[in-house]
Amino acid sequence: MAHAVLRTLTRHNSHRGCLDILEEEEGFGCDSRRVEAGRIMTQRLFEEVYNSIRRDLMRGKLKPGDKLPSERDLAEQLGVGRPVVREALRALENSGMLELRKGVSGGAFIRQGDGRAVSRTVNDLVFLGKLSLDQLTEARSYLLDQAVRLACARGTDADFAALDANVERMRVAIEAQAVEASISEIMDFYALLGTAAKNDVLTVIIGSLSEIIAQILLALRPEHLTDLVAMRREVLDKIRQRDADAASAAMAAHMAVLHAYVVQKSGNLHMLDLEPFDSHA
Amino acid sequence: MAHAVLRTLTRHNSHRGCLDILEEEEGFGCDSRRVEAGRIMTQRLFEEVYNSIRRDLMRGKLKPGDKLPSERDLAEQLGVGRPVVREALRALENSGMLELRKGVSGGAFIRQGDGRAVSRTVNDLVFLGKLSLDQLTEARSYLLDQAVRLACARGTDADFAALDANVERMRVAIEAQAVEASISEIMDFYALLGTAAKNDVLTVIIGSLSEIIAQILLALRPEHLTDLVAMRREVLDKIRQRDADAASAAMAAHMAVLHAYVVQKSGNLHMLDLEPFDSHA
DNA sequence: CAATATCGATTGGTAATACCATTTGGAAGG
DNA sequence: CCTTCCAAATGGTATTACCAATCGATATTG
Repeated sequence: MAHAVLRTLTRHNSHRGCLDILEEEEGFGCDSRRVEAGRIMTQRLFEEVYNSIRRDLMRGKLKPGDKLPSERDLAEQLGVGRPVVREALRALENSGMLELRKGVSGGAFIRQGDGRAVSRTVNDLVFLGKLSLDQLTEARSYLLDQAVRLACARGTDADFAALDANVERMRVAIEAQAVEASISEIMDFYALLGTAAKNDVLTVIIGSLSEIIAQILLALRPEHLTDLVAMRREVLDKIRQRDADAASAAMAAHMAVLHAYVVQKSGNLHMLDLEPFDSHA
Repeated sequence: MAHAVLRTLTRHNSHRGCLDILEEEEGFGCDSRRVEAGRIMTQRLFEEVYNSIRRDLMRGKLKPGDKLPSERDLAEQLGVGRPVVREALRALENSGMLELRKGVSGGAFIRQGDGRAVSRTVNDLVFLGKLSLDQLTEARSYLLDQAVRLACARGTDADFAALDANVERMRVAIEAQAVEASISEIMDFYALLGTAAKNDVLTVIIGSLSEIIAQILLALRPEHLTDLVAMRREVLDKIRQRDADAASAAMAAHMAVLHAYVVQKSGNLHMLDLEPFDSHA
């Protein structure tokens, strides 16, 4: 009983196999052609599978950690070919909703989505030239300003301690000339700021924009990151005092320096070589 | 003839310049089996194709409107199977970078990415429960506040005229009881606001968040939208006077009403049935 | 007996192939 | 010249086969 894990997964027969992942919604292209001329046929088969699983996810029928049947089983149950199932699963994986694992007791597992898919998409827009770096940094400044103010209002001591620790790690990494580690900590700072602000939406968006800055920094291999430590300590200090205006000003100063550096140094983004498709590692 | 490709049997990082679309640089020597215990075999074949095309896009080698070779040609040029090429193209389409068209003179065309992919991803996060509606509306309020202030500072008469026209269309649609049209205009308002603010990043983000609100509104089929017209006229009026604080306050009041309605009425999102996968129509 | 090594079954990953559906352009016919 | 229709090209789907990776169970060995 390999996948008893998955709930019900009812299949009703083999021929009309129109079936669904969990209940009967009138099935897919059982007979391959959309019934008569009703529909526009623009819907591709794998999209129906995609939407079906996605719908079940949204309705809570599938929870993070659950495992879907194997591709072969799904294909048989749905009455479609395995490539169709594959493409649907791939699209879902691409959206960060599924994780595909090989091997026995592998399969498609429901993920609890995080912001990485958003990051990648925003990333695409920037590097495809649809969004300019100027506007990105500007928007990022506004968002961080808001996050700082919220952190002043809502941050807890635990949040501040986490930020302290992060700044300290950053200092060590910078002193050790560990560029990758430094930038990693730099990014964590923003995430922790979002946490202190108690707004995950803000956190995700800030994370998406910051990741782009991080990639650029990584490609630039900057030397003088030391002043960042002082700046952040000042911001953190103001936040701890719950002085929103002062904290905002300090953060703005910080952003002015950082963004000016990034925008100036990375004249043309085409020079940068990045590694996309993080595979949700 | 499939495996006739040369094999640089790379050690782990030589798969850099492996390929160049359209420039006959055959095969990913990148053997799928990363040598020995080196671990981390994470990179799947189609991801290399994906990244390769993506890189060419970012470097400007491929411009919007360009057409890639057919799947069959690509498969042959790259020395991989057609399914691999397919999955890569699919992923790119999913990211909004490609458009696949059937028929002769069809193929894979480079798209100029827009914010829809971002919207869908954010959408997923919300409806999968990772992001709460409360936080979404809060973040949206902040962003719109910023947009309003920027519009006060940078908006042109043309921008304001467009906003005027939008409000008027919205009024007509609401009076005609055309719910879909009303909501469509409601959303356009935010996009136009972003345009007036002269920051595309802000526009994309606001659009993503607003689209979720729009979907909820669509599912709720609200009745009394009439007060929206008055509220927006007020906001617009303040913006035109370049009075940022007043415009911000008016917008905040507007958001308070709208968001309270949405949050209250849509107790559990699971009731809502939405249509995902817009297929970038 | 316990720790280790090996094998095999399951599952995703890739490949090759065939055929269908759709679209478009050009040829044939009016 | 216009219309109609067919055929080639292309994406979409299905089928099949095999490879690769993983993990559990069994066998082996200390």
